[in-house]
Amino acid sequence: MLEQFDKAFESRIRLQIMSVLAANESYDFSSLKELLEVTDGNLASHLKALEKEAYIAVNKSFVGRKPNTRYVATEDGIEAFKRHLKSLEKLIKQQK
Amino acid sequence: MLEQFDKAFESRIRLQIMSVLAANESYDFSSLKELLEVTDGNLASHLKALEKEAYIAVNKSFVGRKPNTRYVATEDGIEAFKRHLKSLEKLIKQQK
DNA sequence: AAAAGTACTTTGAATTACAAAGTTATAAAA
DNA sequence: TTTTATAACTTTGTAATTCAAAGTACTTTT
Repeated sequence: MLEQFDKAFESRIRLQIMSVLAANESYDFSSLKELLEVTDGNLASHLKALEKEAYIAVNKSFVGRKPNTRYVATEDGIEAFKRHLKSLEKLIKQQK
Repeated sequence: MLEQFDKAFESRIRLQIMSVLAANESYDFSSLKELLEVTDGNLASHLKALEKEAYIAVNKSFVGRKPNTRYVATEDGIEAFKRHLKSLEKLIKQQK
């Protein structure tokens, strides 16, 4: 029982953020906010936590003249996320 | 993205406790403590959290003359746990 | 009688989560 | 041109969570 769960993903919101970024390769702040139904402050802090681990990176630009902040998962992030899911999968399989 | 993750399982330790109890139908305090490598105080509090949700139940008895506290997952607990794992599985499958 | 084991509870500190409000910068509307 | 709106935060403050460490009660072994 020495699964290596990643503390950074022990949160529904961060788990979902990574899930979205692993599947979409880039997603912007507003869309993420709508998708996850969280306040902007809350989302920002979870994003920052993942950024601190270097699991995601930020890309700021302008679309038209509006600021647009896009997030992408880093390679490290994808790897860590997959490792975490593997652990979860293993735990799930033990149930069957 | 309206997965219904269960807050009670958003913790590596509680996730593992439920995993053990779903697979073993009963497990005692000391063995659980060794398996999960946690302090007894910490384990007790996680167990209590699961008990509060009625996801596990306690069974105190004596083995020889030694007190033996066994934990079992309740039906509700198993159900909630399975639901949670389904959500996780769904999230994992989205990745593939 | 002293030491050790079981299963806790209590205490306290540190971290985390979250909502709400405030901030900065640009942009569209009146 | 003053107001209003939007994006993406940051700050503030509170509440909840986590955990180790110490303490407790009871029993058993030495």
